[in-house]
Amino acid sequence: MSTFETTQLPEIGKRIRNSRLSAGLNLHELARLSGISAPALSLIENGKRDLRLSSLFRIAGALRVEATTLLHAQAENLVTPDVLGGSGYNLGDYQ
Amino acid sequence: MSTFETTQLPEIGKRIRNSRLSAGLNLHELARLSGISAPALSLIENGKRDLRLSSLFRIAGALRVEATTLLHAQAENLVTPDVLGGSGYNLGDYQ
DNA sequence: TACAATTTTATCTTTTACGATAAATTTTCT
DNA sequence: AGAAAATTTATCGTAAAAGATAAAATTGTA
Repeated sequence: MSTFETTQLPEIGKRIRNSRLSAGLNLHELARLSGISAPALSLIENGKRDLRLSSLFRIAGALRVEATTLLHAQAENLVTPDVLGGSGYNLGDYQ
Repeated sequence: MSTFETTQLPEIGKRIRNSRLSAGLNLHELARLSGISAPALSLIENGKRDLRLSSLFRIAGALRVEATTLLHAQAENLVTPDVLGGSGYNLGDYQ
């Protein structure tokens, strides 16, 4: 089995989860912001689902982080939602 | 239409193409190294096809570059095949 | 311990990436 | 220009991502 599905995908999933939690969002809220369903996000965060590059960018955009920061370990959570004023999120972005 | 499909995908495609060309590989050879068919690679390089994260990593691995360097503009082609001795590639990696 | 909120898992459907093959087009080289 | 090589495009079949929904499991809280 490739190291991608056994190692990299789970690691990427953890970074997405960390970013989401530090943004103070639950799966349902990230789903609305990214346009990706909560069940799909759950699978992705747990490294159980491969994802399209477009999905990675939509998730990164919703979390306001660079897509590349979700791919490799480095300084994460540079900005917390509180610093942005209010929640900083408009949950009406999608639908 | 999202900036991803109109801008980012084509840019990523160009970086893949640049990396492939500077590695001295044609589509058929990259196809064998990455396990992704030449027609699919053609679509990807021309920004006409979204791709899975696993595919990005397979392409990056075949080209011996970091996946993140294919996502954003930065120093590319740090190593040329010639420096690696011979072509540096074993085209029998896949099939 | 009950209740609520969140997350996970399952099932089904739709969409789409990808392989294989072949044909058409473009590029390269003699 | 003509031939060969490389790339692009098209078609078809398969596999897998993703949506929707509901149910199960987990976590958090009164």
